[in-house]
Amino acid sequence: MPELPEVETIRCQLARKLPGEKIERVFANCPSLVFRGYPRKGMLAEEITGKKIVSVERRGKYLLLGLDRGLTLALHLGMSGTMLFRDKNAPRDRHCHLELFLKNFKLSFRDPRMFGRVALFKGQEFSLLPGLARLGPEPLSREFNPKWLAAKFQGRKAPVKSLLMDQRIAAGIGNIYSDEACFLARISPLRKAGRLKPEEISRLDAAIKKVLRESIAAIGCTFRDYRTSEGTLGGYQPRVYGREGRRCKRCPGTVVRKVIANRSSFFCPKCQR
DNA sequence: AGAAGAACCTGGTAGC
DNA sequence: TGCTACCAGGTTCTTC
Repeated sequence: MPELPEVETIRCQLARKLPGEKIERVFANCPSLVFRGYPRKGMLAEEITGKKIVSVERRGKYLLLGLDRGLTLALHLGMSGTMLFRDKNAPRDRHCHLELFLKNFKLSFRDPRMFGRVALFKGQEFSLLPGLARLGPEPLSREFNPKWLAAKFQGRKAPVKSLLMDQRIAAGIGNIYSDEACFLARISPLRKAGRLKPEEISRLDAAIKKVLRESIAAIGCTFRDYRTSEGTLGGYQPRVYGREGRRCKRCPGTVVRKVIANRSSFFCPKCQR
């Protein structure tokens, strides 16, 4: 369940090592992970072999490896994906679907649950890919502010939590950080988004930015499958996520779990209104 | 158009 | 011990 802070952590680690590296050899297995039609013609492996990596960017939960000749290799880690630096001779297990062999090491994309995706684009083509194309603003950018949220929430009857997880509204927020942000803002994730007062929207905006910045500083949140590219764990400790039945960290209430938008959600009914 | 829910996938675990 | 059932969740698709 890598969300924005986890993907950003991985991006930073990749950005330190990859630019300038040439892809000497590629192992690619698992066509179901490749977005249909990308690459349009030919095989992923042959298209990227011999190319040089020039940049490592992130957009929402997508990693974008810029290659020479205007190619972009987009990677989505899904729920259980990891990008690991490994020794070139390290064995490959059955969950490893893509390996880029570089000069002195290899980069392994492992994804046991196969929710991850890989796609190769030329130029601005990636703006065609649904999901990537319709991503909303980065929550840590200026574009993302109370005014934007208010516009997106206006008239909407869906729970705040659903809209926070909508990638068209906030790129990169998932199940964990939507709960964390609601907790910090003292807003129930069940509230109809369109009913939030301006002051509450401002609180939510500030809370989103705060939890994301905190988690990035802590190199992400460790939950089950997540590992950084160096193989280490994240240090972000959730305030409310996963704490069902335990004492609220802010008041005498007890954290409850409730399914919202088909996802486990955690909140304190006493101090989140 | 918006809201709700299912499907995709497999490792881990609870329960028997 | 070994089996079954279920859960986790990001995205896309379907239904209402």
